[in-house]
Amino acid sequence: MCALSFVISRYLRALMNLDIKSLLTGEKTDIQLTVRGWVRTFRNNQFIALNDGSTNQNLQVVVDFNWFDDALLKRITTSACISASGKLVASQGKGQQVELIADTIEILGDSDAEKYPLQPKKHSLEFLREKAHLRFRTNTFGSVFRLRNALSYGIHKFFQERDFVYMHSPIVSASDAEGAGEMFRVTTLDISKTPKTEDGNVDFSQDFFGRSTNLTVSGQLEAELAAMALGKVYTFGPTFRAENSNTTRHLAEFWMIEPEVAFNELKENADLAEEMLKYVIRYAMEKHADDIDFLDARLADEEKQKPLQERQEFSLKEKLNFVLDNDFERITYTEAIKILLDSPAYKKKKFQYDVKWGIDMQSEHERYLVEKHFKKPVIVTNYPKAIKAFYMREDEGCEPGFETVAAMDILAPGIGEIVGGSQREERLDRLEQRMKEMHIPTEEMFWYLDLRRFGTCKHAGFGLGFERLVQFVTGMGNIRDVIPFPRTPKNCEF
RNA sequence: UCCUCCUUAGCUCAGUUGGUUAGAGCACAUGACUGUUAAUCAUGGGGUCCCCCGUUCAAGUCGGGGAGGGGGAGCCA
Repeated sequence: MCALSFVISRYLRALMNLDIKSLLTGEKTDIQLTVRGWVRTFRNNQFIALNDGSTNQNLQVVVDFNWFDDALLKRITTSACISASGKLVASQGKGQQVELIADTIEILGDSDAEKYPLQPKKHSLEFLREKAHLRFRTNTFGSVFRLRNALSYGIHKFFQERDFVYMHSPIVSASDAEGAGEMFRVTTLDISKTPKTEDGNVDFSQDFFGRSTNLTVSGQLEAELAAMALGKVYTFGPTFRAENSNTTRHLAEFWMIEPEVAFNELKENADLAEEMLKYVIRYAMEKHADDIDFLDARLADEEKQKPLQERQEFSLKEKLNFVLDNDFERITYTEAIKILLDSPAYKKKKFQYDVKWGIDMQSEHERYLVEKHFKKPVIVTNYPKAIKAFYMREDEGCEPGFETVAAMDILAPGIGEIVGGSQREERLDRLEQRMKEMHIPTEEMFWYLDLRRFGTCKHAGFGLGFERLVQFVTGMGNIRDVIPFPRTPKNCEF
């Protein structure tokens, strides 16, 4: 008897575990089952639009109000969590293939309709940002976060299929020499009365780690160490920058993917980045075609509100397909500058900032190259040495005054820099000299230099800003809308 | 950090040259209806007009300061 009930309960659970996405295919009908989810709307005292997060499509649960207690029906409010059991049948109505004729409904979690802040209508993204704990329950954020997940998995899948080793780089870092930006201090000292050294500075020898520590701004240097033994590695973890950046493209806490490959040179590095981007975009689009469709329509709707000249040339889907179907444009920095100097925009003095060889290109320049000139992702390589990081490999045979390094940035339409990478300087003497020039303490970085002392080799890698990738794929304009709980200057709610 | 715009009901927004009791749609409540698709119809409740100071007989409206938010720039991924 016990065994029988066990088998029955297993069978029932198998039925119960069907999510709404799979039920809506219409492959299974005339079966008895239970669904659980959150009420989106309750129309006509008769039709519940039930959502369980598996898709933006709702399952229509049909209620015969003559059979149910009025008190129960009153509790079926927007965002209430319910369990509904009944028979899944072909729908009599037009809007959906199947519907569930409810025998029993259980309220799992009430939702006071008067107090619940979200309505079955379009809300502004700004408003939802202030309700970040509830915005998962909207179609837009449902789609965004399912796609974020698919992109995340797609990245692991891409690297794992190519036998890369996933490496966890440290979150707490003692190095403040990475030069990637302002850092958040990590300390257990009582900040209201910090211990002081004789010369009046904070005595970090009494701190938890016995030295000054910060949150990581990059896992790259550590990834290089691993790549020099494991060959192909990647990191994928949180990254922290204490810059006072208030833009649609910056977060104080974000996730970054940093592959590092021994023996790779600049071109192979660019190949890897392009292949990876195409792979993960394709994966996410195939996995969640319906979410892409939803966001595509959403964006098209939003574009309609804008004046003609401000509208995007491509829809979201057109943009993504275009990226998949075409090679990224590859140009050197020197060529990019030449294009800018020859451009009508430059000749008509449309640029706010001047263009000449040696400048760090401004947003307006990058946008011109990507959005006006090439109209697709562009890989710009071989930047001037003077504007790039110390660890980038100096190019051979440069004209004096025009020294470049083996750097590469991938610029994406609408987002700007999505990938930044380089071939690393593997020659000890060159690296030491460069660090001295840039006042980077070589003693503290002994471990990084040791790599060049003991079996050095050419290697290359890049950093991909994960949220910028999610922005690109979802078409979301503000980076705060592609991470569940954004951390930005003056904002650490939730 | 700089430039710029915004802040009026739970949400989205209107509010004229400063003038009586600040409006609409949606949401919510009550009722009607019952195969709806953000259901519909009727009725109703709901306001620190972001805050402070000032000008004025009179401020949602004008001036100054502040706070919060959006967009752009810089820095970057």
